Amino acid sequence: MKGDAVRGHLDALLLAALEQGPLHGYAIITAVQKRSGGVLELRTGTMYPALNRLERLGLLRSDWQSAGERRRRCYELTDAGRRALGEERTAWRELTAAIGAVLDPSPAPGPAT
Amino acid sequence: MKGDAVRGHLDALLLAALEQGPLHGYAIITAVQKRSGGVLELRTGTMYPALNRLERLGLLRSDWQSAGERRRRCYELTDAGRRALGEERTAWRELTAAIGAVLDPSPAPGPAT
DNA sequence: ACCTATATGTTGGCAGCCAATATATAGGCC
DNA sequence: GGCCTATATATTGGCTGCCAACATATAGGT
Repeated sequence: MKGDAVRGHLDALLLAALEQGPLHGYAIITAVQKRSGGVLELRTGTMYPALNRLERLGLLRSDWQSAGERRRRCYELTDAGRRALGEERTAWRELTAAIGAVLDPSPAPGPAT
Repeated sequence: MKGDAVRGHLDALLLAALEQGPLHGYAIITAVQKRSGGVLELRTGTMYPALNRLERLGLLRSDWQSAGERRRRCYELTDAGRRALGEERTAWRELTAAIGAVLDPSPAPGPAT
């Protein structure tokens, strides 16, 4: 997969990864990788700042889990995050429909043919 | 549609627009706009340099039509351009499948259930 | 002692798109 | 004649958002 593949859809991927329940950053990377069949690999330099940004926007909340184990920052969706995910899904469907229609145009139905 | 919507897929759109036959730049803009249901609007500052680049890469060839009419630069696909379009289509399907799988994960089928 | 996996982050760079601007012809309208 | 819009092509400068590289730390295997 060429670079910049997820450009413009990173937020959607992160929000979707957290939909089924809280995860920490490293687990998000592996979850996205697994769900995409190994195609999508989030970079730490891309993801961590993005998670921070989404938290500042109120779409995620995080808490540190340091007990016994290694320290982990666990993220979960807020209500606003769930709404944002819905909007991201809609935008994604619109975009794929639009680009798909250009890439594979359905033959224009002629009048009475 | 938010900005940068076509990011990373501009070449695919241009090649696809030229698949059914030669067009000049302005006609490509209107064709893409129409095919996408008005969603995608190519900017001149984006498209013309891209067309130039694709021609330098040997994926398009162009000729000026200045007879009588306004001058127009008409582009058409080369054989390499047709092959590139096929590759762009494949890449697009892979990308949409991968992102789609993350956005709308199908429930993992348990063994023998 | 060393490597790998786990885990989180920062910094600098740059590709690729956009807005704004420039130019030119043709046709309609007042 | 003067103005606006559509047609038609092109360049410039700027910014967004991702990436590679680096930095740090613990735990477990060999």
